[in-house]
Amino acid sequence: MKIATWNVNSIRTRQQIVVDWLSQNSVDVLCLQETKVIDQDFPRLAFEQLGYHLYISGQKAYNGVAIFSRTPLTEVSSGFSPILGDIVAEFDLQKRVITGVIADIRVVNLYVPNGSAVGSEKYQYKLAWLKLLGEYLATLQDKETREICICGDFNIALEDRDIYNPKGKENHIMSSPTEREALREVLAIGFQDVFRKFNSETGHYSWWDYRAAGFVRNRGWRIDHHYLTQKLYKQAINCKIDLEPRKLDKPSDHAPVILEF
Amino acid sequence: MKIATWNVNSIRTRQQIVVDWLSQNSVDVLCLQETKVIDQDFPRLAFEQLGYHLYISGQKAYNGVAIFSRTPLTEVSSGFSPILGDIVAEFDLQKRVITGVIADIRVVNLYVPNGSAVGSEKYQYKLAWLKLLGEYLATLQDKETREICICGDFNIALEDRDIYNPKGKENHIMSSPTEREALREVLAIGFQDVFRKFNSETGHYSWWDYRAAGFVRNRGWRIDHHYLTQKLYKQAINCKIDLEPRKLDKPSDHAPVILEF
DNA sequence: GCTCGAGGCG
DNA sequence: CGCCTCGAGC
Repeated sequence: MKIATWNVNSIRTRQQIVVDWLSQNSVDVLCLQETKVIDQDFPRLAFEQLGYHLYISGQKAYNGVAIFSRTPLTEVSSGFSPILGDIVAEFDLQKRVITGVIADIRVVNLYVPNGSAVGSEKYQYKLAWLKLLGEYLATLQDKETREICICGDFNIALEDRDIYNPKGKENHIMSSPTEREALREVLAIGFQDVFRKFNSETGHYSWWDYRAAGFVRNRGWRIDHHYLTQKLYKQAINCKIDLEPRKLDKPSDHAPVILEF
Repeated sequence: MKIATWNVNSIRTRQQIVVDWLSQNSVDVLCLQETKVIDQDFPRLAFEQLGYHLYISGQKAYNGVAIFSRTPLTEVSSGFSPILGDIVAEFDLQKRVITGVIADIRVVNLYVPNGSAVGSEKYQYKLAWLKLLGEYLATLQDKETREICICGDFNIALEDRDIYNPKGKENHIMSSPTEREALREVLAIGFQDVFRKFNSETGHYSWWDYRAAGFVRNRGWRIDHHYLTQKLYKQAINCKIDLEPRKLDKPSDHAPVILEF
């Protein structure tokens, strides 16, 4: 089974690139972030014709997540409130969470807030959102005994080896100590970074800024992850970043990451 | 000799379409309208590599005219004021006129104001502009004895046979009596519509609205013209509208019109 | 419908 | 640098 995650930075703009990629990469599940489209305008047809079932949660202009699956998912929900209750409904105005069950594995697809700049209001929102994510995952673990795969764009590089040039990035968004610690706390309830099961080197990234020729100079960040519960982590046989679609004309700024188990 | 006119609705967006068309249609002169780009950003290289000399007069976002010529032009100028003097400089803020001489023929490339709606302020501007055009051409005829080819997007269908469904269009922009009369007055000083030398039928158009599937239903307007002085008119051997580029993906809303003499 | 800014976002 | 929205222009 292959589960991929890919921030596509607009599914309408990237439709052909994603169709072509799916045609050549037979993943069972594809988790998308930054679809940037309301549900009624999502370009479903091309993906359904490839044999995928689509589960989408979008909004206008920003954010938006989707799961494509070769077999139907069960127990699909989007946002925090189906799990945590209506008290957190405010956090669901931004479409950043969608989940479903396949082969008795719960897949949680996330688009973590970027946070803009350390100390900003958006940064505070990111930290609050991560705290809620922790409660969301803990609640899921209480409710269900299934293995869980959380994946998506975390907008956090947990370790210095996940950044092209970590020196002086202590106060940089996506690598500041406070947000790293906030994510570590989430993961501490039982999730492991499966990419690092197979690869401990630096120089492997999943996002490169469009500006300043980030990609050709490999000035990237590894911010797109799969975190797995213990049994699933043990079953994993591969996790790799596919650089090819990032080389195309008009690419997303992110590359897809593929987990295999 | 072939002289073509084409409103491209952004030369940057249409660059490849125009390059491909020029590669397959060996015109000597191509007059472009609505280039929509300042001179320093005009994509010169691709056209120069095809062997053309470029003469351009553009502005940001709107209007803009250009002449491409296989042999260098002489006596090139843009706007009304080089001919009519600085009193009319205000009318040259919009880049709608460029002219040059090839083979002892003066080619005048025009982008006549659209006029928006009959009676509007923009309609008054269109009428004032046409009056000035008449003075401009009369002055040219006084100064020079050359034959003249004026061509471009006139934003006027002079006769009912130039419109797909003329009934009820008496108060429509591009076919109202007042603007038609204004253009007739300009032409009365000695210009003839060369397309009508070869074709007197209706159903031949050069512009179709992007909306409401105008092209596939052939709901068009013939608003792109070549008007010639007498000797040149007699020498003309063909004038035709090339529908092919309008059929392509992401086309201009106008088709090119090719005069041969 | 399809262009072009301008301004927000990252 | 490349998304998005929005309004204007045609």
